[in-house]
Amino acid sequence: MIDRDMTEIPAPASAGQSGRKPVVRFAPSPTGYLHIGGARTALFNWLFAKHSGGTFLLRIEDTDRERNSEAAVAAILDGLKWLGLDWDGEPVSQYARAERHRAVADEMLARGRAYRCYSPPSEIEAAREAAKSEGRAQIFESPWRDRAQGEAPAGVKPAIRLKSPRTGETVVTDHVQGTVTFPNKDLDDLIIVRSDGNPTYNLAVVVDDHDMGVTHIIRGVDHLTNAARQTQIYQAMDWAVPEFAHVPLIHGPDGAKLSKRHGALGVEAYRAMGYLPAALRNYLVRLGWAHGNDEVISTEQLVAWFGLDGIGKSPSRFDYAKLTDLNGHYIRTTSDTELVRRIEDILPEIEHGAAMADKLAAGGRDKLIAAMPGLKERAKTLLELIDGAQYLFASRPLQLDDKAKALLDAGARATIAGLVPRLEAVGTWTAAELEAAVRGYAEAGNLKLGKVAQPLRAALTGRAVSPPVFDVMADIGRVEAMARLRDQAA
RNA sequence: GCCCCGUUCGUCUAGAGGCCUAGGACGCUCGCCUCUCACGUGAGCAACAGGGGUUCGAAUCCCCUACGGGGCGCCA
Repeated sequence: MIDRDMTEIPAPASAGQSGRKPVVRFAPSPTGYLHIGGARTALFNWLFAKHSGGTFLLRIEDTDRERNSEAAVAAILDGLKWLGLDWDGEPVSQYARAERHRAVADEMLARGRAYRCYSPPSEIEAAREAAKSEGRAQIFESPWRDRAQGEAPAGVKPAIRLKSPRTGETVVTDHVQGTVTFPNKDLDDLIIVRSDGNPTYNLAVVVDDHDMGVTHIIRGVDHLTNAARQTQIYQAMDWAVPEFAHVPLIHGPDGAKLSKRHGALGVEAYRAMGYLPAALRNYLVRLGWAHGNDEVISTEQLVAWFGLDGIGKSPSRFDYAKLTDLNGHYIRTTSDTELVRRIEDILPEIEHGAAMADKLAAGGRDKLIAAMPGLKERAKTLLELIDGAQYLFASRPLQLDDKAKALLDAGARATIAGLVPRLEAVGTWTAAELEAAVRGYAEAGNLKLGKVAQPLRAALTGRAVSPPVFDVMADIGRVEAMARLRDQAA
């Protein structure tokens, strides 16, 4: 009878509707790095908070002591910082609040909304197996639910279970999933405190979210069923149920679930691949959220536009091609000095980064900045940017790649040889003067500009692709340019 | 097995009964621009999972099927 009534009591006025500023949180478990799905969840929470002038809190779900590591926590915080998702206050350790969680469990016991269960795990396992083989729902019905505590066997440490309603239904009103109804008969009495006295996840989450004043819970759909169980805990404590938004998951490129060995890289991996945080933010938010046909959306615009109603219900796949395209856009629109800073930031974590760092420190930094306008136009990642800049720092004699070698045949070398005197005669070593000189040479020899420019490019950069050759010459300077040309002349 | 959720171009999506001969973006193909590549730009290929309803009218509402995903822990 009590159970029935409980389901009919309208949910307490939702905290999110009380007019207070929203409070959201991102609550990762420290089992590894900040993976891409978690990053998007954090992004959604952050955007929601920024949009509404609310608060974005961080809580580390470290109640499982066997799966906890300080390194993992550090990696997650690092990832969030790099992504630009700043949180309010200090991160909360869930484990540190275990006393409070136990106190709440005790109160539920006192209220008759929880009970001690003495069934050993083996018994529970057997019951589940039986249910499975008989094709029934695998829920465990503890014999201790209605048994007098006096019957407790001596020497057995009990777990504490929620006395959840047996009839009726639990309704989760979700901003993304809509109204989802769970028959209570399908939800068993979940354990809220383990027999060793440690609170379990579902209890801890509810207590913490309540104590932290969380008004909106935005997380992955894999928590949808938990939302129902957690709702029952809120109701057992007569606490206001927060608003929910369960966002669909991100799958790998092949549609399979994103797992750690299957594309679910930590955000630091994307950093090392040369992606910009702004680009990753833009890409990630579009995975599941849309604002009409807008694609390239600045973070400011995102904050202004973001809302839970823009989130779709179906899962999406991670697509590097689109991320990379977006990244190229952000690279082109980022300032030259900022790009050089970004490059310096990732040098320590990439191959040959140390050598590059030495070159930059030895005066190469200014050269890099000067060449950046031509470089960033043709790079989609910082790695490509670094690769494209190699001609600035290469030492003579230049290593020629295959295409450059093919370009520098006998005729081409003769062309360069013929050009050398003209270039020596150039007054001021600027791209404009150089272009005039080369064009004059081409016209005099009745050659198409490309016939001269390509050999030049090959001799100057060792490659068939580079920024405009005249800029290249200006970038590396008169002495170095002439030396490289003489190396390949005739 | 049981409970939930989903399904629009290859991918991300717009679309909330007529505005849809279904739009945008990435990718791809073919051009233009051009000293290369890239940028930019023009054109093209390409989708409402299938079947039943409801309605004057359905990508949009309902039902069934198929497929996909999530959950079913003294994990989080």
